[in-house]
Amino acid sequence: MEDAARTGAEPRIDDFETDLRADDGLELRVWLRLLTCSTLIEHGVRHGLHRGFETTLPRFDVLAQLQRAGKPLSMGDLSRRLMVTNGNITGLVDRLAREGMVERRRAAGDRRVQMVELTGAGAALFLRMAADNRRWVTGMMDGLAREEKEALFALLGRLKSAVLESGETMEDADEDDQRR
Amino acid sequence: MEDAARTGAEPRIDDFETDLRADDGLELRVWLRLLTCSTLIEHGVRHGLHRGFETTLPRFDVLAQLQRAGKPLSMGDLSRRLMVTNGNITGLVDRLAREGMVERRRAAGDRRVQMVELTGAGAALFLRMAADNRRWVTGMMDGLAREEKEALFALLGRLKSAVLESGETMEDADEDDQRR
DNA sequence: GACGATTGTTTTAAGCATAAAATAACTGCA
DNA sequence: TGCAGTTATTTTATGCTTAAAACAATCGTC
Repeated sequence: MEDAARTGAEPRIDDFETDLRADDGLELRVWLRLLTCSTLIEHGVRHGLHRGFETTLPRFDVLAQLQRAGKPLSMGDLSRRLMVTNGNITGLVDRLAREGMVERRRAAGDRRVQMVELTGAGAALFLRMAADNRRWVTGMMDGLAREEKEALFALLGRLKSAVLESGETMEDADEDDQRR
Repeated sequence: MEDAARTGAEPRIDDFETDLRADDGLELRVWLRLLTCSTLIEHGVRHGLHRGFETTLPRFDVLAQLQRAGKPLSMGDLSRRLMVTNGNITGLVDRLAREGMVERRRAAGDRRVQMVELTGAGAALFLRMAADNRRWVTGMMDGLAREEKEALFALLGRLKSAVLESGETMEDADEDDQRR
């Protein structure tokens, strides 16, 4: 980390979860701690991809989705799966195509649709990155017992459902929202 | 969400956690689910800040840190607390200062240091945003029982410690890394 | 008191991300 | 058929973020 100290290029990662007072609400404390954990892990992965492969997490994510799907995906598919806007995907796929990792192709039936496909090089690169990624993430969770990870996985599943459900009811409320 | 469907401005949020196969490793599954949850909640908060206050989550985070500290903070303090680079803080504080939410001031003792202070307007705005934020986050977790939230909070604390510890040992390894 | 090392901040270049508007193609139906 | 509405993607403007380099002030030590 000497470089970071000298150049200021990398944020210092100390134990600075925004420490809330007890009266700040359990939900806010969960959210802030969740954000801290996800930021910390993301830093590790991003740093590894940068140093090891000169690439970025968003690009890795696109390749991962294509690999996992095992078939070409449309721009919209990628947008939904990565939970980012359509316009964002356009730029990411542009860069990946320029690097030769993916290929775009108009869909046969529907000329609006762009299908994105992994190239051989893209698939090969992804496998190497995925192996390292797995090591990094596993390493970061080494301090947790298997039961803890399982419990965490289950609770995060519950949280995910809760958030998704709340979103659905919020959308209904939006219908009557005069501000839009 | 009709606007989103029509304009493509907002990502669709369906249940598309990148569904891993069982052999993908418990750690990776925890990480991806963590990322999904944090992305979902972040979407909600960002959306609310945009619609209700014409502002952004990073700006809210800066105000939150200043409010929580209860005293002026230096650029470096903010950078460490938000876990982002120094350069990033420069831009955020620039915009907040232009909006009149914070003021910059050279530190007395050390002329390198910029102290950032909440203005009255900034503090007032933050209180309104914080109240809404709390409602949004609490609402998103409505589906969870109190015990679940407490368990989640505790496990995330364990995860945070684990990641921080692994980071320390990784840094030691870096010292011998010939690639740098 | 000079000077190398360190620390705090800003600048730069590139990429990521959103929201909103624009474009283009498809669908359904009168 | 024609055309209103929908869907898929891109474009535009703006802001966020990083990594790296540059700058500026301080510190330690001789």
